[in-house]
Amino acid sequence: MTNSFSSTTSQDLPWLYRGISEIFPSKPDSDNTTENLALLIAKINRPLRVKLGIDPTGTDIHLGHSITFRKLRAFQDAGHTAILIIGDFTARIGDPTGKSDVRRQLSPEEVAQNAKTYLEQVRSILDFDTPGRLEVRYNSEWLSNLNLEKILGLLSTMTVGQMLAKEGFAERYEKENPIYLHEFLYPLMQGYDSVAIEADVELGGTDQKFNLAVGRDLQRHFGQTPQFAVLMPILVGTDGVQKMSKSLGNYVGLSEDPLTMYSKLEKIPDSLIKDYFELLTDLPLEQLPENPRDRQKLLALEIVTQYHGKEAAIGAQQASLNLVQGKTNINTDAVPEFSLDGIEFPVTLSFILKASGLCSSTSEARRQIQGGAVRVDGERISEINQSFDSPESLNGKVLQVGKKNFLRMVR
RNA sequence: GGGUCGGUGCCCGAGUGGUUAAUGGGGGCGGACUGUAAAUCCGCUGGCUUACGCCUACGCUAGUUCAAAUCUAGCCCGGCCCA
Repeated sequence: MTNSFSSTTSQDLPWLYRGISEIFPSKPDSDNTTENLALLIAKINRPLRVKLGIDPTGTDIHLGHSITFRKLRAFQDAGHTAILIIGDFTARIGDPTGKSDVRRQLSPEEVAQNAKTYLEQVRSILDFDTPGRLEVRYNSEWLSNLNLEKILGLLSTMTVGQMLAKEGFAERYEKENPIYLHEFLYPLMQGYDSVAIEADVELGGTDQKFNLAVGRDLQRHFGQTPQFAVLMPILVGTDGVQKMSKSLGNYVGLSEDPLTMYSKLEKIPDSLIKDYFELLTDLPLEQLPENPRDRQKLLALEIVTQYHGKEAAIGAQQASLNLVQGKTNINTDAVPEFSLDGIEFPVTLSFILKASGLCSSTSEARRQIQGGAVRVDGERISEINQSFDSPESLNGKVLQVGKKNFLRMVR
């Protein structure tokens, strides 16, 4: 085709190029559809098969994961087929990417349960309804049937040197940490997924580059046209430093209640907010508010709206405002509730704090009280042995620890 | 398989028989301040249905001792070197 055609493609496909980190192979001037994704999209007369794999290793999906899901949705909206691969088999080995330790191996039951909750959570991002836009596949379908002969075939496509070049392995090897042989199999299995479903494109975080590249190698090995890899940036967590992850506690989970979500998002560090808008919303980046505080609020409102709807988002915003200002008349539904039903009265405040999950132990609860962190309906409690005689005295009141943890006690 | 070094609380890392939940740093949480941010300062950072009391802790187990994270033996796990 002509050069003019391919040089305009990046403007023609804003849905593809927004917020991405890298596409490879990438030769924007090439007229070969195997090395120019924009051209392939323009010329092909069938839906592309766009792969995204997730390993159901935990239970919560957070905004960091949502980035690739959102890109997958963009492909769906452009008419392509999303192939969502649930790594029920690979989850049991554990992706060594970015890990400094071996992963614990999960039982089949855990994996099945996690997979179920994952699907529920991505329901709000992906198009589950339009026919032909989504395939959900479990990789045990093909991986559990590989015999040793086939496994040897996969293994023989890569050298130890190539494996050790992978960042996670290189680092661990450097630090003299253990690397187990079964971990070497992980990239090959993920790559084989691409072969099994005949992927045209695979999405992943930048940390997945190696694994996606292995997929290309294996597809070529099996006589298929190698997939394109679309890499998305890794989202920095709410601490503004490390990547968002549940274990670091700097995450915003998709299934969190509106108020919790809002409270976390409205304090995103200034340095991060632009990335958050780019990666997590569709808002035009040129039109963001000047005032940093307004930007934070808009971001929080927008994202909560995506997952809980406009009304809940506005409610969360209002509730957050009230709580911070110490107002006692909180009438929104946005504050999570805690039932006093199972509590025997009289009861100490520290016990309620533990029972409600606001504190992880009664000892911690006592410390928090001593540290002045605990409020009931905005009023600070500093008496360690504060206790309550009946549920009536607490019903409807808001219990708060610190600035961002609160819930309403109900009978 | 052999040799050697090592396994301490969320992480790193002191500590080598006896005031002790175990120096210090990081991280986390809380308070003040602020833009509910950042920076800074201060406090907390095993658990216990209710605490000048009890329990659990330094890879595991069994010992020595009035007394062990610290000594002994066996075991488990990891790194490196050799095979």
